[in-house]
Amino acid sequence: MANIKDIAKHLGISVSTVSRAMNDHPDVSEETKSNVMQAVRALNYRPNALAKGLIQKKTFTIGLMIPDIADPFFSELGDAVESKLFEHGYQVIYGNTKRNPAKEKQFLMTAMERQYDGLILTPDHLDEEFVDLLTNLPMPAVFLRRRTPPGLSMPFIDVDHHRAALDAMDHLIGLGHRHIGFIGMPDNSFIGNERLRGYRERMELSRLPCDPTHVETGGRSIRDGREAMERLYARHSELTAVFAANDLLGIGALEWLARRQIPVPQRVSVIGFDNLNLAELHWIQLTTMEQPRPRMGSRAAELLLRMMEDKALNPEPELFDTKLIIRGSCASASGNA
Amino acid sequence: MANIKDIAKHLGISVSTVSRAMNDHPDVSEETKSNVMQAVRALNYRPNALAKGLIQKKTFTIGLMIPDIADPFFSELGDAVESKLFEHGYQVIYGNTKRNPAKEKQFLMTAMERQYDGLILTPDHLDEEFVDLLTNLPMPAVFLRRRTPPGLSMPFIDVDHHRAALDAMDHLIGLGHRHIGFIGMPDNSFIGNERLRGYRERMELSRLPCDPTHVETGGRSIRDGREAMERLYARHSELTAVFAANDLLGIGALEWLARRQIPVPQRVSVIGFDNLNLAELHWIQLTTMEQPRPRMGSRAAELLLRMMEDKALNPEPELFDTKLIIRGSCASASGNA
DNA sequence: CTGAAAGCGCTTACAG
DNA sequence: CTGAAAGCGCTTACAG
Repeated sequence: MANIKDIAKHLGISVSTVSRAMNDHPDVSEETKSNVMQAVRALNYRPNALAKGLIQKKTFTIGLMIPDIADPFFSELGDAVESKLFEHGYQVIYGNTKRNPAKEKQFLMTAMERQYDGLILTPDHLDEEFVDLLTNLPMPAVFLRRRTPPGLSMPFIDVDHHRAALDAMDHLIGLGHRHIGFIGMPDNSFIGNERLRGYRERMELSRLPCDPTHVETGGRSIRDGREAMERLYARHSELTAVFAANDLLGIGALEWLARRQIPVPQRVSVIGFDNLNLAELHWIQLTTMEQPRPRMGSRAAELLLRMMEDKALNPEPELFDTKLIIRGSCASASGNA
Repeated sequence: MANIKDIAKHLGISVSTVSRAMNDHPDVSEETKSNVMQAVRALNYRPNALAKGLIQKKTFTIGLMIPDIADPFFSELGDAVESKLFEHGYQVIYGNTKRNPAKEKQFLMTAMERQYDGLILTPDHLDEEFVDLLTNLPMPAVFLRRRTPPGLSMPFIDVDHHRAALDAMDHLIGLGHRHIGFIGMPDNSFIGNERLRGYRERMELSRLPCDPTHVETGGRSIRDGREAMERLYARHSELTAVFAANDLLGIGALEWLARRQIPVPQRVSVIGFDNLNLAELHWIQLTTMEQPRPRMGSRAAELLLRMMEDKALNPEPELFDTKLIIRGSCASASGNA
């Protein structure tokens, strides 16, 4: 491809002038500028971003580490991040980690080597090595839908999962349910544990049974939800409600109940968490706790933008409110056994 | 961050030696290598990929242009591309175009400026300007789930949409259906039109009615499918089957039918296209034409890998076979009016 | 086995 | 308004 020298030679001027014209520098004559533009078209010239980045120490690139790009929750969050950043001229590089610790670390290394200007992180494995890498991070970063690990100081954007779980449980208990099961995420998930903590607290407060046999954890997918529901029901057929720690698990629970012809919500109510688009499908109509994904993604991008502008800045973490979305999957427990 | 000079100074050796040690060059002593490794750890040194790329003319970066990262069809395709390329040391940069013509072009410009080593493309707008950009592309490219526009010579990976539509129609007609509607994509979609062409050909071959009132096009989403089904049914309540050009449209059709309590498949059969994971949900059980996404994505990556190795290579396009997946949404038309 | 030097393609003070 | 020169952080012949 043509380079800046070719343009300079073509026009018989210096590369400095070409460079200034390309960047629309104020003190280069209009005539020169238009000559340069013409030559650029003629020679199909595109400035080399590597050279530019090397010297300017700015790549207009930000890394977005995401557990799973195919998970609708994260692809929507990513969309929000990307469109905000795009407005400001940044390109976002998705790091689709698949929740693989090695990939998470590798993404960080790559980000450093490729001189990204900033990072938005949703890691799943905050082990020592990972935190170590973060300690020496040369660019600003913000955690999204995750909390900042102890010892680090970057801001985070999240919802209060515990508070939201309390709200979900209040809804169920307010409906008169006494026998409530919990379907949760893997035990190492902070988020899953916060939601579980909310479940336990409310159950205990109301002196309702919530021993470990009422809890099934370990998954995130529809299939996991199906299997968890099956096990839960085998142990406790007296259950009239289930709190699923995310919508996918909730949908799986609904699926198992439907297969078994156990009527929802008449016999069993199900509440989810996330408010995926899927949750409003006609057959699903899942009552759930909505997390404001667009606002969260866009806010994380804003914080990062500010931090890149002023490296000394260290914004406060922010917790967003969740919202109960009532659909058809929960009903009053009164009609039940 | 520390650079190569810092390491050299720290050890009292030259940058050339450091460079060679970093790249595990055969003729540098083991002792020097281990010294360098130590210094690298001590100073937290990471080589600058911009400088490296600038000089080596290789960035180990490939661009993947995708219409919508949140569309499960494409996120799975992307996964396959990414994991194949990752094995070979490449990072993939997602270009989430949202089917926006400006974004598609911009992604191409970015790819050129940032010196990507190759491109995998799923564009939606093949206008003149776009084709022009492609003509002067300095790196190899392959089209995925798209055909190469006339005048260009890069290979493509796709399925034979027309052939697959024929197969889908054969299934419906074989089941005894005579009144079949079509729910399709926007009129400018090549893929949508190929599928529509298959529908028409088979209908005409069997002398079945397929005038424009039997066809509703213009969308891709569940919601579009719902609305199309409504319009189709309003005009032709005698329909006993519908061919939806993708699963999302098919699911929308199913949703509308369910809301109206029109039994599927007893009263109306629905066939889709894609075989999304969603299609096997208990309530949906959509019969559909499967496209082998993992194989297609991985094959596109393979072709690109080869083309990057040997720039003179120009592999042949490849068409993959689709497969009919029979679930519960289609039944024999015999019981119908 | 190691080092000095040139160069990748840009930008940016500095001088005029 | 324009140009010559230095430099960003690397790699790679070339010479020893």
